[in-house]
Amino acid sequence: MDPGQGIRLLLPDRPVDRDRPPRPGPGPGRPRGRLHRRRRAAPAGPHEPADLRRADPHLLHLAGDDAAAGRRRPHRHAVRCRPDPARAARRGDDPGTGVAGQQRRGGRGRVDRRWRPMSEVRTRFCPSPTGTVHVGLMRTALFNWAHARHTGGTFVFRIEDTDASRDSEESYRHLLDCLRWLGLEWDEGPEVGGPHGPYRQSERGEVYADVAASLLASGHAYESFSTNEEVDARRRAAGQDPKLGYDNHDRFLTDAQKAAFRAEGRDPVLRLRMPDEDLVWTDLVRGEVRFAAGSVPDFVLVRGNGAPLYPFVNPVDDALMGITDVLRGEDLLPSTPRQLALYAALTDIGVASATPRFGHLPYVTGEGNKKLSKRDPQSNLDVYRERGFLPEGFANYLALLGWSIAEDRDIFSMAEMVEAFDVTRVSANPARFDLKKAEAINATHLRALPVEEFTEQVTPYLAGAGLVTEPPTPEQQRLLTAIAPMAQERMIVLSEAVGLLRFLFVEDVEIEPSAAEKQLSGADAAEVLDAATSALAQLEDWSTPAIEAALKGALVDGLGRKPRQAFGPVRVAVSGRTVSPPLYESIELLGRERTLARLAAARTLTGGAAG
RNA sequence: GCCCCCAUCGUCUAGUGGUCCAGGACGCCGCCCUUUCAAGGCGGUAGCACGGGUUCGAACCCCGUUGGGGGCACCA
Repeated sequence: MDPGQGIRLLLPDRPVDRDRPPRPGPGPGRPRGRLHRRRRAAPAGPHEPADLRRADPHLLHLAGDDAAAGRRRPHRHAVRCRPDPARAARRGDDPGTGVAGQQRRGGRGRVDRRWRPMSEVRTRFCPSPTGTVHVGLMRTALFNWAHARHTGGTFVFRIEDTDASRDSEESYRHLLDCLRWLGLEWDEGPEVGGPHGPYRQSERGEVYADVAASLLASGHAYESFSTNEEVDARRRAAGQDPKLGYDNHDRFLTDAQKAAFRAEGRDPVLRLRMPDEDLVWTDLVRGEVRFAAGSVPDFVLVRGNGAPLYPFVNPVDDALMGITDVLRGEDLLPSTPRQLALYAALTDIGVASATPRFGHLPYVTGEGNKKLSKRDPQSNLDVYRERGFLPEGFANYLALLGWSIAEDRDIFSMAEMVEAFDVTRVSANPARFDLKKAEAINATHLRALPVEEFTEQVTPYLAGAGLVTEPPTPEQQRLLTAIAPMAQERMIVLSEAVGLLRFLFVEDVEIEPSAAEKQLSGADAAEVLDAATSALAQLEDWSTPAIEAALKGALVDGLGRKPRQAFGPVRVAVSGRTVSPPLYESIELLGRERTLARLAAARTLTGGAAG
């Protein structure tokens, strides 16, 4: 491959005009973000030369200034993001790298981490296809997607499949399927393509080799021959904790020394030379985060055998794909200083045009406060899918894990989320995955569905249980249509339809033992069933009101039973369960024949004498 | 051990110096409605981790303590 190819890819082929919406218009599935309006409303600023795209120092915005100037949130949209060299110089920062100067003032302070529109936003989601799909991973995808959609930007999907031993084609397919299920369509990535492909790291080998070579040639990276044992020994000898890791020992090896190591048969790893300044950035969700100079050792970019490593490959791809906003899990926060340093080097050699903004999303935890383990069945998206969570309901709940749409509201659609989503308002607190709340949110979405849609969604579950054919017969469809509204408001997930509606679609119902125990065991039950039988047997008009009148007349008035005692046994006889859709309607739909047969069948299970 | 992150009801959160003896939701409890179960309606329970500062005034700003979590590979 032409060594320059990867580098050329990142230069936009059309001029960037900041005063124009980044996209021609709201295409299908691309809700019009607030940004469009915001841009139109913003006061016209001095026109910026197109070559600003080459390096936008404020992509990584450093702390404090606007807050200090007393600006309030409502003015966010009006803030223009022009580089101000004088200000940067005063501050002593190197704005392109995120490396702070020595003279930074003050303590931590409350940092301004407002998100500013500048160049077109590009977010990415870059999982590795190993095993099950974790709900926390999907939350990350959701936030990246929402941020891109809200700002009218681009959502890139990249697969990090560099570990052949753990990755599988099946997991890869499954990942795509899960994203699509949740409704997170990507603009660039596998199966849809895009100008920065390929989007699977396993297909990008030459790119990494080229970048590594030029990092080495430019002196940002160097060959390191130390073994772990040698590093360890040196740390101990110096009276230090070996856990400190690599000691930057090989930074200045002479050619003769390198040759000697090679003669021993050693293959060097490639390490990045870390800068001597503090590494600091303004996190989109946490504000300023700082790592002291010297606290992060020179890290390995490429293994001795030539295999590039994640901390290298990931930023390289982000740079080449023009990613502007990196939203990822908190677990990656400690590796951000390394990425900052790498980005500075990549910018210097022309591979990157700027350092992206970072936002570290809080953990999703399980029981206790530990991060939800991949081994925990609760973390597996599939179980929610299979139980029949609605994509919108589940996404709604996921969004609540760290974000809220408004003070007094927590039910919303994806479109509403896109409209309102603001990364800088994501909470930094870890969030416990609460199944009960997820169910409650889902139930609300389920009830809000138009009945026809509800019926459509429930059908595959009934078909899966063998209760209806797919598509349903006209008779099945008639029953379904009639019962749907009554089923809809007593379910929280779609799969519950099977248990709730089975009685309607089978000839003979199987009575649940616990239900029989509760309602059919007493002698009273026989009396109730007998009375119900004779009342219904002679009923002329088989309709809900007539059935209600007949049963009330026979059981409540006739036998003097409380409604609760009167209808319990009938319900169990008819539906097999103590919980069912409304009784009279169910009986009407069931028809006279099946109803009487079931009353008779239940009659044989009661303790009373045959009457 | 070193580094980093986090701290408001049981849980998720609102809150960005006065409008907060802290608002919403889930859960839980009670009542109403009622043919079961739900749904719906009404009401209740419960929280600013602690200590210092700054300020006329602090859930909110600063420092510290404590507690919780995470990261420290030639894994991703």
